[in-house]
Amino acid sequence: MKVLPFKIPKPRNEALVYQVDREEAFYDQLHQHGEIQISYIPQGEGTLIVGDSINEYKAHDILVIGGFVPHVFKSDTVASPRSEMHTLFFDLHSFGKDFFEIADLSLTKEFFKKSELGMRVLSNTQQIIGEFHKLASQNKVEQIATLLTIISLVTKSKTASLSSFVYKKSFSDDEGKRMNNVYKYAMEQYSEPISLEEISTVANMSRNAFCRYFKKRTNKTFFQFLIEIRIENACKLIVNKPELSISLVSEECGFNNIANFNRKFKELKGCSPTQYRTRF
DNA sequence: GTCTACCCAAGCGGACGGAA
DNA sequence: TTCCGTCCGCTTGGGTAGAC
Repeated sequence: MKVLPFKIPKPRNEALVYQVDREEAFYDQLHQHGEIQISYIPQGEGTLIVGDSINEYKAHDILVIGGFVPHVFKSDTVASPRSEMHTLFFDLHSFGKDFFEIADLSLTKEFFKKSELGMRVLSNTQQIIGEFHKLASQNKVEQIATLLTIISLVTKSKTASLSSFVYKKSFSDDEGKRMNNVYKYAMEQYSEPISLEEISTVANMSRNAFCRYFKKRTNKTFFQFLIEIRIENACKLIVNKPELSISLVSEECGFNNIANFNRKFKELKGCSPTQYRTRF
């Protein structure tokens, strides 16, 4: 399993890896690996970046992240002091080159197609969670059978994409580190003004080279990305802290100007911040 | 306190060239 | 061939003013 910018050792003779992570926070570096990841999160919440998109994750989510899709979990340790994730890692060729090509498994094509952008499972979640609970006490053969059951359930479930664009080319080590630095800086400093000069210095590039570099890998400009992070955090504050006025929320999320906040909020969420608060 | 319209500076991206 | 720097014109983000 090659993961950037770090590597997780995986025994070469294991086709399927079942892993349980119990930490204060999930690993918070941007990374990608060849294996498809199906994860169940019993505990924890925070922000998940997959490809070009910023998503929220919370306890009881079931997420599928395709092979080589860059992603990073940013745990909210205030909202949830403990994080736990149960994950199955495997790839298309784990059980032989043509295993998923046989006619009896044709239904799984849809699963692999959707996994390319990542997905959140919206229905049949209790059944899938039930299958995850069996994994810990199972041997390898039983775990492979459970994996097929989970894939079948996910295929029949309603799902929502976690991203709209994924950079098809695998990141090199240097690219992984550079993009990780940029993502990390944006996630940590979103509440402060960030200039192009500043972020291009983080990426160790000129301003224009950075613009091109970022757009090519995420299909959006750095400032579109930054605004999405700010608006996602604003949504959390609007819902979780009703005592904060909209103008304070905009300040907390890095908008110096409420006019601009309102405009960007409406563009991304389809309603004004006040309407959003009323709705939720 | 919230939202919209307008305007200007900052940001973006195409074209081109140099380096590896 | 790919990546990155520079130039330059167009686009967009963010600030101000004002209405509700």
